[in-house]
Amino acid sequence: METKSAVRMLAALAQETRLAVFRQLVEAGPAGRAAGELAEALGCAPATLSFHLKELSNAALIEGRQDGRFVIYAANFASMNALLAFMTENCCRASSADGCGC
Amino acid sequence: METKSAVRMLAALAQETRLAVFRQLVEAGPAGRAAGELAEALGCAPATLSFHLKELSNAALIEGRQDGRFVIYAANFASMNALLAFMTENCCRASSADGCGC
DNA sequence: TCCATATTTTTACAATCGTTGAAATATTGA
DNA sequence: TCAATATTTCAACGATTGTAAAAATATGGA
Repeated sequence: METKSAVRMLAALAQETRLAVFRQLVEAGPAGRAAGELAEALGCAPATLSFHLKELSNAALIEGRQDGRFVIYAANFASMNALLAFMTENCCRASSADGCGC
Repeated sequence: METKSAVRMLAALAQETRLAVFRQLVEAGPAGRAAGELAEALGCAPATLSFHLKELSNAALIEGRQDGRFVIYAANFASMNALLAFMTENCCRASSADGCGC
């Protein structure tokens, strides 16, 4: 993974509301959840949530699909795994030599 | 780890210069590197680097120690591991059931 | 002590971010 | 087609961020 992608993903997750959204979607699994449901669960205005969903989408951390008049969002587990791999690889390299548990 | 700590750490790493600093420090291992050395390596003004080092320090991702007239910074591997654990735990929970590789 | 070196703090400013009301767009059912 | 529902886009705003020059602080050596 490129550094730019990693920064974009980290920035997307580095915000309380968005991290909460992402966790909801992880919990929901591949079935995902509707935008409105998420807005209500998190107690924020639809426009606010839409903004954050777009941020997460741009970072490729989630994906939305239209389902009738709802838009269902689901976590992109492959992307999240790539990010974790990047962080383990690039931010923990000294580990084996120095007792880091990665 | 609390959500707030995780957000603070993610925000600290979600910036190109700071991610580069952290990677340098991971590479340097526990021996660390002097602030000035890092500034030169990354090509940014000392004041700018100091600002970013403080951000990383506040997030507990790095630690500085005075060594003569230098300040040596080193990565805090325990914190990084805690962050990785948090992300695996909270952002990949659906994994086992759904084929995520964590 | 005085000077040179290393780093941080202060200050200022442009750029980006997070939020939300209002308007626009899309979809379904009558 | 029209009304109702779901979501996004637009517009505006205050708040935060990233940057770096200038000043302040800290350390070691002459």
